[in-house]
Amino acid sequence: MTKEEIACSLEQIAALLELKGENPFKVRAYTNAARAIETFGGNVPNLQDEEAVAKIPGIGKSIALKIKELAGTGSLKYLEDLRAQFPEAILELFSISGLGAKKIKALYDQLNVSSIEQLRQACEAGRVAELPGFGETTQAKICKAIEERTRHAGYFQFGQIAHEAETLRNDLAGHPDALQVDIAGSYRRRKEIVRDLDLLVATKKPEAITKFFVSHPLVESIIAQGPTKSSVRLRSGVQCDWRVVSTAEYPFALAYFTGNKEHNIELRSRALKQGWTLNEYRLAPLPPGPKPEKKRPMKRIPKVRDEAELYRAVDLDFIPPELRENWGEFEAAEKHTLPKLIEKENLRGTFHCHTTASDGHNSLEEMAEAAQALGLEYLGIADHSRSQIQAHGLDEKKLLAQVTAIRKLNQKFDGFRLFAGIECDILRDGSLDFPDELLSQLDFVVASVHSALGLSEADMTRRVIRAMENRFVTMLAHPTGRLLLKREPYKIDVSKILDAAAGTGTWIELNAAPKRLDLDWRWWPMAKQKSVKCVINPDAHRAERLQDLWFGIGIARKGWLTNADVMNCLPVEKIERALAAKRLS
DNA sequence: GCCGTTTTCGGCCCGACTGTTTTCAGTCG
Repeated sequence: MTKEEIACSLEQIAALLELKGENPFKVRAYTNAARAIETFGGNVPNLQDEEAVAKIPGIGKSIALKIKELAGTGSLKYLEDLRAQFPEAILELFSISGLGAKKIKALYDQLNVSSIEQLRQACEAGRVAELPGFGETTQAKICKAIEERTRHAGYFQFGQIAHEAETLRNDLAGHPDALQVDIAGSYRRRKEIVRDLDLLVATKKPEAITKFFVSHPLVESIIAQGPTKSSVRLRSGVQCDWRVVSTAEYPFALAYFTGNKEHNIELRSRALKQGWTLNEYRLAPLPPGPKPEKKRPMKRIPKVRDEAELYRAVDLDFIPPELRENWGEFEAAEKHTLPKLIEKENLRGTFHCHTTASDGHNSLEEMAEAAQALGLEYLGIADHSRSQIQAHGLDEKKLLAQVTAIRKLNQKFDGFRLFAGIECDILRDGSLDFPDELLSQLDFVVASVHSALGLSEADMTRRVIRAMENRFVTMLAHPTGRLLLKREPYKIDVSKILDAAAGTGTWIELNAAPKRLDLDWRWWPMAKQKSVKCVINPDAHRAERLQDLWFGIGIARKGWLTNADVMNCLPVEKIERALAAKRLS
């Protein structure tokens, strides 16, 4: 059982306990445990080791035992017993926006509604509106929410909504009443999957700017609207929450709506230790507690004009938004050991791009031009190899012709360089799609898995490691093969892959295409610890998609990476030497 | 059920909006 599946089981327990009307703090303990196991970055070698699992913050002895049972047997008696108390489909009702445990329980107890389909029928028959605590409006809202649910799955790749988000932000920032505007939330943290956008504005005229916001052309419908808080649905289907604050409140609100829940709880508790209470508006002295005899320390509250001053107030260095996941950033900020994260401007070039020679849409010249327009000093071309028939993979002859064309083009460039490479398929047994003799004539080789994705973890791991052991393989592309919201990663032991990368000197790609963002950010701190080098590649099939590098930078920052960790921060003369290094070994 | 530089008991983030109420419960983030 994967960590995700275990988290899902814990969430089901929480939902079912809530339906039963259990102690809400017990319910929350299961929800917290689910989040904890999902985002836990450390290496739990064995989820059946309950002592190690119980050391994860938010997981105690009781839940650790349940995780052990889940990991060992694939099921959990406690959960099965809970499930047996309710109809199978009742949990799907939680996915209807506006419905929580109390309403679901009322629907079930009084109307015997236990699935979305039954709920739809009950709404259409007007029976929902008759329930106490419900009404015509609630019934209509439920109908709409059922419709919405089928229309939008509710999750978006970062890249799917980035353009809309930036347009909205820019338009709002241009409004005369908007003093400050940011998109906070998971978007600002650069999560690969975003559920909603949290837009924050500082203003002296809340009404005017809110009116401007809700009537923006990108807004499809208004979900809720108040003086300081509104929610809308954008044309893309993403929900956008809108918060209005004053300039003085802005840094608090920005921090509050940026950090994930765990980060915010930790930040609050650090404020508490100073004798202050922190919310989305301000730092304030704690109100006198019920036990006045035990006095808390009470420090003077410093002036906070931006986020950096807020973190400084609680004795921390400024924590970049991408790191605010409560994933070790507090300890580092306390000890002044936060890394200086990579920035977009640090990238000097990139590899792994396609042209019309295989399945790309632009010529060599057009790709080179686009790279120069982005300010890059070099670009590596890596079209597909021969076994990628559907992608018009190159055969030996076509590849050599491309190499000649690249060498010729290079004579024309001034201060720019094309590198000749290939995206070479890793065949089922770990051998490569081209012989070493041919690979040796290229500047670099990107190795990747495109076929036989269903191998066992052991076979897939062995297969990829064998490919990395080839001295002509420069880098491993999209190491887990995931397609976000579409295809799970194939089974592979990433930790062993990283060991092999360190041992062979193979670079690991951070594929910047928004549908991939692979290798996932959660692995990069481990990669860094093992001295594995990262290379950020756009996997661009069109010239304009070179800009996907921006998404890759966000993920690299989330993975705590610096310039020194990322090979394509090297200038052209150094990258040439680095490309040659492995094949000389 | 989890957690502890006050603690092994007694807390557990809390404010905004909506709808159905007439002072508040439910939901959400």
